[in-house]
Amino acid sequence: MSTEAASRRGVPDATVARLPGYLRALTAFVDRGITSVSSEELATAAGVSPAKLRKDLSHLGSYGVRGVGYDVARLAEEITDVLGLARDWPVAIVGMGNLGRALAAYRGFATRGFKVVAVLDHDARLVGLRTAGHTVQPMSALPRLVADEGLAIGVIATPPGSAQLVADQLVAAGVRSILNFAPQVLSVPPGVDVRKVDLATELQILAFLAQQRDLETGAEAEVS
Amino acid sequence: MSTEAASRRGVPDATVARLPGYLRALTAFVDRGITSVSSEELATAAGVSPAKLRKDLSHLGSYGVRGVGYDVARLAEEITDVLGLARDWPVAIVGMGNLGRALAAYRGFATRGFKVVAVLDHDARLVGLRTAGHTVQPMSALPRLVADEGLAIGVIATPPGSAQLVADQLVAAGVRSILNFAPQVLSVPPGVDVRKVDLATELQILAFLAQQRDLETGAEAEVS
DNA sequence: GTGTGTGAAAAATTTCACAGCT
DNA sequence: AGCTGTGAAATTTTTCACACAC
Repeated sequence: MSTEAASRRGVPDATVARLPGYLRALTAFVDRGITSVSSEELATAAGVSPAKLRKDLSHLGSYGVRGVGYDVARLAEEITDVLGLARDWPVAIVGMGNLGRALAAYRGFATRGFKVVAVLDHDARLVGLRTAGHTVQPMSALPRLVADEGLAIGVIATPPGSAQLVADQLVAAGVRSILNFAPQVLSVPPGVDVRKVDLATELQILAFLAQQRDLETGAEAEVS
Repeated sequence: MSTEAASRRGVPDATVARLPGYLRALTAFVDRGITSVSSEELATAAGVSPAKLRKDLSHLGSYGVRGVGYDVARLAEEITDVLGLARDWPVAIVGMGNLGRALAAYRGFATRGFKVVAVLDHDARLVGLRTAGHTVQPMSALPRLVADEGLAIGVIATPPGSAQLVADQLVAAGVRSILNFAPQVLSVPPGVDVRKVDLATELQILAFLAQQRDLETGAEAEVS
């Protein structure tokens, strides 16, 4: 229980969203044998401004030393604590299409605080097959996974048409954190967190920015 | 050139980030044969508040009718225009690992304004293989793809160690929009847009929220 | 009557700039 | 002397509430 400041309410959402990036940068410093960094170095590595970094870290408490910088290992541990990554979170991936299989094979889970405890699919023809070290299980396995494995996070990698049903089944089984890769708005009861990853949305934002660049290049009537 | 208001500078970033969601919801309404929606209906379908939706749309101009609502087809067309999706954007996917192959096989591109014109890999042993209807090309093909196919957007699906090199090669070839799936901060010259999709970050944010829920449930000392 | 469009208020986030600790 | 931590200012985003067009 060394997390006094960390357990306080009131870390802004925008800050929380950046903490994983800081943690990744810190881990890279650890790997390179660097034990101390300034806010400027860490900010550069994480792709943010130094002022933003310092403000973000100030919400966790004071873990730097004025005139010196931050102890890499200590700050990494603190952020790990704040994010709740001191323990591993059991994850299940639902939907064994192309994306689901790619996610199941992804190596990055283990090193970052997550453990894939099961892969599932609604389609009976896929149940029993093996992918990336896992045997595909039916949706009916969910309650047992929650009870026995402590399953806490569900990843939805199904076609959009099945996403809501899968979300309902996850929630019914007791899962309260969902990462949704399907391009579909999910409705879930209060107390359940959903985050969305959407390829098409990101591409469309890039298209908007690209078009804006083109328009600006084409039209030279600007107030300096 | 019917986009007067649309071509104006000053659509807020937060609004741009939500436009793809509105477009998707509108497309779903079109498919269901619905020709008119209120801000409340559209907001619900897109997962935002009605006030936010109306404010967002007000930045594009007035495309609703007071007392009635929005013409689904007209609004969809307007957002399509604003986002620059009236034409197809040529996309290349770099990195034919699990994720790259899954992305190459993804059906959602075509229907949303994008066209995969090539898949590439740095590894000579993969070049020439066929995946999802494409022949894997070497990185040296980039300049020709930009010149001949109008390649505008690069998707990086490589391991983190190769991501910066790939980004450099994309930029050198003239690509100015990059979608990065590798957990690696990219440094690019001004005028190049990078957006990041990061599985681990999203999971870590979910972990934070889940832990916070657990802490709040455990500790009953609250000011109502 | 109904539901949009929008000023104004509120809230959240970012940036600034410097006091204060080492 | 150097770099963090932080109030205060600036900016962005969200929410409110109602005038106004149909």
